[in-house]
Amino acid sequence: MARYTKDHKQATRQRIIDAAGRRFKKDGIDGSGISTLMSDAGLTNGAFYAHFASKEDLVANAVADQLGMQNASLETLAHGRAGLEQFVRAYLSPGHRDDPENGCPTAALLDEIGRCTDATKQAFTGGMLAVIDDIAARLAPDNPPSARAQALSVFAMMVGTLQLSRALADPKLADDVLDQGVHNALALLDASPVR
Amino acid sequence: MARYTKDHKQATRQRIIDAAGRRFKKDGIDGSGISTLMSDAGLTNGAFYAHFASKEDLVANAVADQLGMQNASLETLAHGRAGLEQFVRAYLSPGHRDDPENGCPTAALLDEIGRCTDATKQAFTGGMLAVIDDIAARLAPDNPPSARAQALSVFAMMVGTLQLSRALADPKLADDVLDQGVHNALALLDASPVR
DNA sequence: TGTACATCAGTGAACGCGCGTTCACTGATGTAC
DNA sequence: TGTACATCAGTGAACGCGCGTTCACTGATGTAC
Repeated sequence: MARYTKDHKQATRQRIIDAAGRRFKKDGIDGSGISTLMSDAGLTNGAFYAHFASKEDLVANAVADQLGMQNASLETLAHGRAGLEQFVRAYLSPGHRDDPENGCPTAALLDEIGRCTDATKQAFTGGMLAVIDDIAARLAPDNPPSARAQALSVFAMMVGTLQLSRALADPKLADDVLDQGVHNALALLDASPVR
Repeated sequence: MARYTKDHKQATRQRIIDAAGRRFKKDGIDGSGISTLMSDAGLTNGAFYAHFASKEDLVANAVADQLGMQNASLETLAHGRAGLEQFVRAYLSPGHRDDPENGCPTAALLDEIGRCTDATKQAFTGGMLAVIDDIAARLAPDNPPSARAQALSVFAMMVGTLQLSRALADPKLADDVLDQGVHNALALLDASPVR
């Protein structure tokens, strides 16, 4: 019999994963140390290895968790294309650009994920496919797989646009990039699927 | 009178900047230490601060240099739209995806640049505008500024697509993303400019 | 032409610090009787 | 009901290491005479 409530430890683990997801998006993966991550979760560094085998283990879990949450929030949008337009406009907004900590994990971490271990890339791939499938189902309700490649490409464009807007030092230019991104993303959504 | 040839030190500085650009693209900015960077350039760590005020100073210079080289290579392509299509196909190729060290600095470093100092963001902005202006001039030779926002958005899509392809653990899916990216990038180039 | 000198790019050891990771210990908890 | 005990999530100090940065020094160079 456990001395603590059955899911006490699991709840703590989830708290670490959530805090880490936010911290990674804010400071990058390489830029976030274990002590900081644990302190964010209200714990001390020593407890870390009772929950995870290594930092990379946490990274893979945090990436999967972040994408899972993004997917869950996608499902709360309006059905069909109206929901997609909502998504595009919120994604390519100054508010999202200026708050990476609470934003899309892909936009915040994509090039770092490309340099991570295969376990992390697999976590990313699985979560990404769920997001893409949601978009594809809205694009082609009768045959979602036919729209998967199109959905992936539109999402890639949104990610690149948000990152670009974050990296530009000229605020007007950064805003223009978002506006043009909304326009072109919506145009791509309306284009007929190919191949 | 200088004891060494007039531009000896400047040549060494350039060698460090070039080596750093490649190393950053391979291992990330946070993932590359001064000792490694100097060793790449055939020097020892101590010489670093005779050339740069800080690591961030080098980062800003390396980012500017990388974008300058990318811009120079853009200018070697065929004139007009034919050159653009060459660019898109080479950019969204498995060869480019699998060799970030020699590839596009934006795709390799964009989310990290978004977390850098303003000096680095300014270096990035300047270099990026030159690349965008080249693309815009090919899109609308009579009035390049009218195509600037469109060029920026197409480029953002290419960047996001390449990063995504690098982060996916499924090779077939990663290749599909590139193919779809080529298709959609070319379609966006042919769309008429907006706004 | 040959030797002594001034220059300065580059060396390599060292600084304090934070990294990822380990571990002996603490102390709050629920159990046993 | 009250006390002794076993459990184990979490603590916090320590490990070796590499980080960004500093600095006293070296030694190859071109200059001066």
